[in-house]
Amino acid sequence: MTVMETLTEAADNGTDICSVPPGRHPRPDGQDSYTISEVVAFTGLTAHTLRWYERIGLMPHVDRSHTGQRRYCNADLDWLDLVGKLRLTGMPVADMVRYAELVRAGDHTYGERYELLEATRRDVLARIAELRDTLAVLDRKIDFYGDAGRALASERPR
Amino acid sequence: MTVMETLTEAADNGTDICSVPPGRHPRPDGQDSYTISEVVAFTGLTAHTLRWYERIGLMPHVDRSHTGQRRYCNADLDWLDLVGKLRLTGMPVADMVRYAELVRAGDHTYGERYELLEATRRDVLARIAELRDTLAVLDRKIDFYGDAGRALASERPR
DNA sequence: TAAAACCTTGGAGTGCACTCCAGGCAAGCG
DNA sequence: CGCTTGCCTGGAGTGCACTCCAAGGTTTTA
Repeated sequence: MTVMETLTEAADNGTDICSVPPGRHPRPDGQDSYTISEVVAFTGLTAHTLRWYERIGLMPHVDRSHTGQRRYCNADLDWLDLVGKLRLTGMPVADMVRYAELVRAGDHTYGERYELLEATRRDVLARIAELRDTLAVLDRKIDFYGDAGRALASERPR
Repeated sequence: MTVMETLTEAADNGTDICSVPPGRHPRPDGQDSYTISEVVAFTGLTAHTLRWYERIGLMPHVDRSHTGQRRYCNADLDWLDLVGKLRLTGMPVADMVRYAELVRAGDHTYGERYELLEATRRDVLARIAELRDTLAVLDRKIDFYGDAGRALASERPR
């Protein structure tokens, strides 16, 4: 059975294709070995990106089959989950690589990892606050267009 | 007095240089005409970026002095505020240009503007939710490194 | 067993959002 | 008056995060 068919089947069996965002982790198996295209299906990343992550040191060296094809394990998927989360905080890839290096380096880097995560946490809190601010602005504008939609706009571009 | 001096003075007079994020809007005057470098000081954008925004149609055509230098008005600054907010939602510049075009086009685009803002609002809400999710993950990891900091890590990169 | 689908590599290309440069005009201070 | 500082333009360059390509080996399905 091809990956294509596996995916199609999974989608068809579900009651609602959209119940899970397109191309995100169902991670179905009780197994611990996945081809790159399965990982693509679970993570929503492209195979290109997965190989690129490996090249730049954002992924540990992934296991290979006897013919050299990548075989990802569940721990790899967990790591990619974390990377995905960090990515959408806006953390630069270089910083994530830094973190990966710390993890690789061993237990004596606990302190540094803690610092890095704490700093990231602060960034996330700050970004949430910014977004809330923006939300308030949007709500005001939306009200304006919704309710008083007929009054003349006072926005800049003439 | 040069802009440099104005800025230095403003910073020196305040009790804490960091009380306002570096390079953000105090917008001091009761005036309505600012040079590009003043706008740089208020918005934190570079002059390059301000000119670029104009080139790509993200700014309306800004007034000019009799010698051709840009003179921004308060409405321009308001617009830049909005752009700044939209920018940090991750909205692509092209979409902001689209919105600017709608505003320029006149009142009959109210509906479209409303749609665009509503869609953006939904995006912002979704992004806040994502960030909260990420925050939870970070908190778990931070706890791990903070409290049980001595247990062996189970993270991927070996 | 043959075709179709999948995987491999290094390196080049893309799109976005700036960012900088050269060369020159303008304005204000001493 | 000259010097420093600021501003102008078009176009080229940068950095990031992918994204794609060519050329070939592997695995799965019919």
